Amino acid sequence: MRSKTQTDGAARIGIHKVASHARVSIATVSRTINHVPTVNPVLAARVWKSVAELNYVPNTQARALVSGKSKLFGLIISEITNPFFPELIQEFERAAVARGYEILIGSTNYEPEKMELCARRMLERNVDGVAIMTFGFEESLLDRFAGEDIPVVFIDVTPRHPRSSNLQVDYRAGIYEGVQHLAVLGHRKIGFISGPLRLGSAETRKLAFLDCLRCAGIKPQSAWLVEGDHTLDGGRDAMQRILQLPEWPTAIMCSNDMTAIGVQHALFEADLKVPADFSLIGFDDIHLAEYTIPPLTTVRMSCKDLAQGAVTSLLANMESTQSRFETRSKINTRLIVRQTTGLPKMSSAI
Amino acid sequence: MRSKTQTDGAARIGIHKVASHARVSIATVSRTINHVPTVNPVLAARVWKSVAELNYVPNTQARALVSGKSKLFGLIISEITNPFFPELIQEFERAAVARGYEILIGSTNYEPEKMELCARRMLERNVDGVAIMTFGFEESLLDRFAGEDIPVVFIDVTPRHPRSSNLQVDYRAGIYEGVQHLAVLGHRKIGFISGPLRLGSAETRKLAFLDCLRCAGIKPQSAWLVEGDHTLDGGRDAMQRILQLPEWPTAIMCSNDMTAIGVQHALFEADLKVPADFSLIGFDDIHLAEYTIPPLTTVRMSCKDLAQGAVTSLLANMESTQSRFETRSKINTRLIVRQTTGLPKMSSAI
DNA sequence: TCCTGGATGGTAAACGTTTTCCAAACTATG
DNA sequence: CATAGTTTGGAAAACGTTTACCATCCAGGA
Repeated sequence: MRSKTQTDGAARIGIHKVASHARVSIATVSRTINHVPTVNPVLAARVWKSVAELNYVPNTQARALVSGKSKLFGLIISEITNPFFPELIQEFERAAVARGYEILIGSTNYEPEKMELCARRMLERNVDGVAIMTFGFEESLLDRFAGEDIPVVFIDVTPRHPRSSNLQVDYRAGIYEGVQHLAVLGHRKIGFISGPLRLGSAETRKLAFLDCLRCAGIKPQSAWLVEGDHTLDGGRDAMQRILQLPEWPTAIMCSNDMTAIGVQHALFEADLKVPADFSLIGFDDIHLAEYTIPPLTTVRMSCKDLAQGAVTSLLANMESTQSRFETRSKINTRLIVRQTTGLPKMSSAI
Repeated sequence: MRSKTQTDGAARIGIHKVASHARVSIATVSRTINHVPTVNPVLAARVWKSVAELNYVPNTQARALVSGKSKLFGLIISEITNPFFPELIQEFERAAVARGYEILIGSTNYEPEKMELCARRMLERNVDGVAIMTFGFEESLLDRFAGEDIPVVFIDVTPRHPRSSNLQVDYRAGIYEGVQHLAVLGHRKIGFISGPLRLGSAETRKLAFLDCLRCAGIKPQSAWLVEGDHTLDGGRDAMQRILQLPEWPTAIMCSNDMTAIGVQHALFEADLKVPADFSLIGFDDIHLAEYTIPPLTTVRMSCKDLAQGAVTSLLANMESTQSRFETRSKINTRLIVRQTTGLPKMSSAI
């Protein structure tokens, strides 16, 4: 109970005060601000006037408590420090806020225990849905949400759970364009720096690359397939490892743009030039890709489509009373040619 | 009211069920999970066991409603797309979550109306405190929060409001080091690309630069003081404007790193070399600064200090019963020399 | 043995909404 | 003019907690 008369300066005003100020009942105020059509326009006007005068702001927690809907979406990402995710967050937030939802962000930093913590945080706050945009997959996590009947949306993975949907990214199309582009330029020795392979999507990208290579009639060299971790440092380290190999590829494709930027840096340190010594292709097309030196040729994956797709399927899954499976939508990718690709270096050309 | 028996698979279990499962009263459960010391250890053990078995998760909204504390901090930033802010968010989140707080992010994108919207969102969610890390200042915003007696923390600006504190960044120290560094190399013609000047902090940085220039005995040239907007595009455009000038500076300082990366790009497009043709210094020292080509010399401002300082003073301000003013703390800056600075170009040297 | 007091558990009110159900008032029809 | 039907407003319950207050129980002192 609150002590005495609550001497705090501005005790938060509630629907109650608005009602008495507008000389109507509490119910009328509630109906007015929720736009129930049957309210008498005269009373409604009085209510809105009082709302404005008293600077009334509805208390979302009380609302959530009674309605059972928190109007909150969880957004779980890998790493907020990778510019791809802020771009994704921005679009996700835009889509969510437009529909009256707030968003709760959790970054896993690729650590399973942080993932668990994120899930718990979201459960406590009673999120109405969760978008797992981490390009990886934690079975345990999913169970928690499924147990509470909370809609979940994933990228790539197709879990067999109620109220979950997934966004299918067509990695192959963009990667195929990239490989073709390199092949046309004359490259036959193409390396690939993947993301952390325990991430399902990273594996998928690598497999798509391998497949595209085969389509182009190129035999993949396992030494040129190195695992990175989708960070700047990881890209740099991976490239340094490649540079220690007895034979070098003439072109490198990367699992994301941050990796590619790391590669550019490793090449800079080794006094090698892009695209003269190495051609380079990234993935994601973050805004920064246009600003690297030289500007990065990369495969664009629209994070706007991703974000909007996620919000849309979350919403759809909430509305449907019955638990349904697999609301799939496809996300396209395509090559954006800039200046990190060119003819292969003579000494290494076929 | 809920319909009939709520046929939803797993109706959220509450403290009530835990109580009956552990054969104690709900009060005992509440006290146990809130670690009230007077609970009989035997009962406490039973409670914890039930909590684990039933997978009970407390409902934060109900908690918030009765306690009046939402355990939620608002974090208002300019633009999530600028990598400085994700780094800040990461630190802020870390500090907040460690203390049991959740964070609500709002980006203003420099638009006043979005600022207003953010404030309203935070008010609705009943945040316990707001960190305005937007390096700008909106009087109206502040009033809203002050009216509800919500603690606020700012950067730089020193508003005269109850329950607000501010973090004072010592821009001058780092900028001074930067100017000295350039002066020692022989630069006398130094330009500055500022942030949007209606942002208080951007103005402050520019003033600090001007002051440092004077200390180094250099007369500022107003043509070389151009306004950017703290984005990549803004930096590029600003540099392009400078390149159209009849006389060029030999070095450029930027109000943030994104601007500097934009400048590098403009220079690349104009086939000018850094640092051969222009020396360049950024500000912030985002992680990416180490990875530009060539790596960017920049002034480091610790966003960890910033974030932790913000959380700490928010917390301090909440605990103090009386409204108090000005919990100041100082944030240091210092120059990190990398490879974008060198001797001035001969033709322009003094 | 009885009473007092300290510990500890239980009951119920309160937080600020939404929403169901009912009552009242008005409209239209016979 | 009366009655049925249709709006529209109001009272009260419910959401899941915390916590003030009260009841109970046990130990120790008189």
